[in-house]
Amino acid sequence: MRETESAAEARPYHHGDLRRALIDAARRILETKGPAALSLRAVAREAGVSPAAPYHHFKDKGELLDAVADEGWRILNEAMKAAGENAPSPRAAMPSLGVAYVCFAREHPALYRVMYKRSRDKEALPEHLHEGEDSAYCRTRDTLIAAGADPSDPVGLELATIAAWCAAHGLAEIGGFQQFAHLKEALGGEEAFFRGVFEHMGVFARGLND
Amino acid sequence: MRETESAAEARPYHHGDLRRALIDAARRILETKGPAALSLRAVAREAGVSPAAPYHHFKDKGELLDAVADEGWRILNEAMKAAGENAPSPRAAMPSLGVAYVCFAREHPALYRVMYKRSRDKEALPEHLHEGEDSAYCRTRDTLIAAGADPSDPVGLELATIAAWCAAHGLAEIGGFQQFAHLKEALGGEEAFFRGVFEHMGVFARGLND
DNA sequence: AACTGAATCTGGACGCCGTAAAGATACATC
DNA sequence: GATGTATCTTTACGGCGTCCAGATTCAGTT
Repeated sequence: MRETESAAEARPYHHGDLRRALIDAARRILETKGPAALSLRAVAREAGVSPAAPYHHFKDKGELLDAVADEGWRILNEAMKAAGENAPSPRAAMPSLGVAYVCFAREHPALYRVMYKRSRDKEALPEHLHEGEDSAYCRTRDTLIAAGADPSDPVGLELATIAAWCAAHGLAEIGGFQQFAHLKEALGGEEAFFRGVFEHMGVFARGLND
Repeated sequence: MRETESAAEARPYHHGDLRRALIDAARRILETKGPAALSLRAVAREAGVSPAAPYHHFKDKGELLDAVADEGWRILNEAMKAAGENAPSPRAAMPSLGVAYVCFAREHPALYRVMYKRSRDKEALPEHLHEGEDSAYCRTRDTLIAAGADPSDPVGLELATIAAWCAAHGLAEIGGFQQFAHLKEALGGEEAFFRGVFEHMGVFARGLND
């Protein structure tokens, strides 16, 4: 019955690529209003579509969040790839990877929260994190080898990679707390603070081991 | 109008200590049904009280969660205190602290999630974590000193303490993922896996530093 | 070009949620 | 015993995730 779709509104009944539009709308909401405002209805509203429309593209809200999270992991992957390749030396690659990880999390805090919320709900990281040379996990492992880890001890190598991941994730979640504002100021910025924590991971590790 | 409160039900109109009962009910729900089921209404239901009753004891849902989280931090504090005091030597105290931290998180995953969800929402850890000799943060710092950290470098000491906290929190959140089930099996249990990750934090740290 | 079936979107409904306001009930103090 | 205050209930509102029936459009056949 919409006879005069002459005006600029011109929303056709079929959207074209609503799935894509929904993911974009979700990311827009995440960045502007934060994770608490990310309701399925709000996403549909933002995309200019009825509250039930998303159900033709996602089984439920969780599946939409999975799609959003997946983009987050992809972006993180690329940030770490760039950090690893741009490192001045293989030696310097490891801290660069860590800082890139934490900076991604601090630059996209809402997205990062969605990524880990979904992972915790499923009690598993996305599979593709561990697959392929370019995956963040494998890059971390290979960088550890390049930095001197023993490649002939697969279990130890995996444990060290997990340790690195734990340190980065922990710092990503904790680094934003107000309690550490004075340190960021004293060290001259957030990134310097992150680097400082990573550098002092050795003090902690020595306290653990010998 | 309740003329015959003879029966065993006998719920008086005034509860007595509803605040306490609500916190307990919340923790019961957390342990049995998980964080997703923790609605204010469900808590009120579990405590046998109307949906609006909690508002006489907590400003909103967040304040109730804060109270629950606070109990969590207290329990964690005690677990770490016990771990620190029962350590066979000052040297062994550090890994014991870490394992105690992670084990607490894995034994009370829902509670742990509430604790950090509230902290992230407020972008700050609870203040009392940093106050007093018995606080978890100070205990970690002092244990680091006992394990050989330089006490005359306050910034470095703080960074190392944060590093330790990051490692523990990261492992607490990541350690439950299915991807690592094979490692737990290979190493003979979850606690051994945790210990293994902590021990290999040094490999990661060496990769970072020299 | 008209018909048909499948894909997509709307509108409305259900039960749950957090929260607020107004009224009922019990306690405390005088 | 009366009165004020703290506590609890009832009712209500808007928002949420999700389902269902119907409207609309698209794609393929003839």
